[in-house]
Amino acid sequence: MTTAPVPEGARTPLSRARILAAGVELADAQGLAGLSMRRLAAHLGFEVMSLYNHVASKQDLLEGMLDLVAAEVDLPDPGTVGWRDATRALAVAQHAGLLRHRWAGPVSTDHFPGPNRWRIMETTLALLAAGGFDGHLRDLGYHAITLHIGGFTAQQIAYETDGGSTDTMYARVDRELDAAAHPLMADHIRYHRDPGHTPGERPDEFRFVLDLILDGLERQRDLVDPPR
Amino acid sequence: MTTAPVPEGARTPLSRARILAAGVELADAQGLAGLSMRRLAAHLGFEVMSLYNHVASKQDLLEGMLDLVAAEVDLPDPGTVGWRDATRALAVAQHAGLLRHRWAGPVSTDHFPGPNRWRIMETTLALLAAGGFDGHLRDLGYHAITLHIGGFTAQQIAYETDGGSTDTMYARVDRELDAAAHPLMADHIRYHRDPGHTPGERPDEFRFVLDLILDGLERQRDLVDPPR
DNA sequence: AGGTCGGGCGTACGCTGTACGCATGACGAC
DNA sequence: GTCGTCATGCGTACAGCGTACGCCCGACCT
Repeated sequence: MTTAPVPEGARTPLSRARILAAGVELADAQGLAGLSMRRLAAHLGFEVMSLYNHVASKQDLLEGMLDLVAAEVDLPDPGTVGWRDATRALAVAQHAGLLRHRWAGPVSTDHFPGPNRWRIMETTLALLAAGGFDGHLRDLGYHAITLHIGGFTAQQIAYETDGGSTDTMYARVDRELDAAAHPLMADHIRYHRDPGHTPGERPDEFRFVLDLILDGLERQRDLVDPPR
Repeated sequence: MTTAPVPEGARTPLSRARILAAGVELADAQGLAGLSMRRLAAHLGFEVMSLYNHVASKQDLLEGMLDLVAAEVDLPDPGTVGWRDATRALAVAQHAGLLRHRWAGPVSTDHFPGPNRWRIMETTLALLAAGGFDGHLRDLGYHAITLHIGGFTAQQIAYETDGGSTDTMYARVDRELDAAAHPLMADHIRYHRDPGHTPGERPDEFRFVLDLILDGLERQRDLVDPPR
């Protein structure tokens, strides 16, 4: 068993896992725009091209990072709770993950899923199946739910950051939105500004719309296939 | 009235409007990645830096393009139809616009709205108000509807193009998705592949989920404020 | 005729992703 | 031991990006 003679300034060697983790860390901290291959390499204490021994391309890097994030999402124990509670829990877990890693939403829409994401999708469908949803309605329900998760979170994040800080976003609203011509919109934005609804602290609203969707789906299901 | 002596190879002069229109055209044809300031300038027969006399930055360009797209959306005549039909029509018009200009969805989530987009938002809220939605529920309904429009369309587009063509997307699914471990997902994708549901040709599905949302909202409204 | 101004453009800078090829060191075969 | 193989780290280089800066020229006003 020959151990490598560690040179001074020893660095733990590169590996795909280490690179992906560092990528997530960097993107969390600096945003997606702050994640360049060079910066990532520097962050790890290596040179750019060394990364390419473990990662095929930046696209590959992002896909890997995305699946790492997907791995953080707890899957509900099947059977211990009803399909509705389980679906809600899974949705809330994904919502939280997207808020923890704000870059993930936009990236996920145009990158291919990895194993962990497939697993989440399959679980969502399985829960719907357990809830008695079949065929077309299951497909529709799947879309409605996943769209709500991704879309709600995206909107929530968009309201907070306009490429800059919250301040610049609201400052622009004050400057540019003609409140006289758009009274309802001005009011709606007031609702967003309300400290009682500061960003990230309204799982209630996320859940409210989710329940709205689940209610609608159940009603459709019972319409096609009346209970009892 | 001195008319400019037109030199040979006369070009119609640059203007913000012309640049924005060309930008939309180029992005429609080549995708967002194909739209660079250099390419846009070349497309117009000018040099890059000339664009900056009419456009402050690429961000400004994109915001302008976005509002041009928003201007294409027909606003419903208030009062001629009920709030529900009007809301549905407005949503469908936006959906169509996002499909016509596939780059617009992603861009709109992180660029500031211009006048035409404000107008659409205000109209949406006004329709909800006409439908008897107030306060919190109006805010929630607004989100549910706009999220459906943006999210549904984004998902629809994502299924069609994975940075490449539809073929490569489905080819990767065939290669990478473990159909045995994920039977429901494989089935769901079969549903997407079904020629009866080829992309862009299922306003039905879009409308179905939209109605699901509108139903849910009306029910909530009547719960708070029973009719008659 | 002179002054001012705005649009077009040439150059240049710092940044990006990544192709290519070289250097080094670990390891198995002989 | 010594050699061949192979993986990993890295230096250089290239094409492309957004855009700051400053020059030039023609149109217009006085």
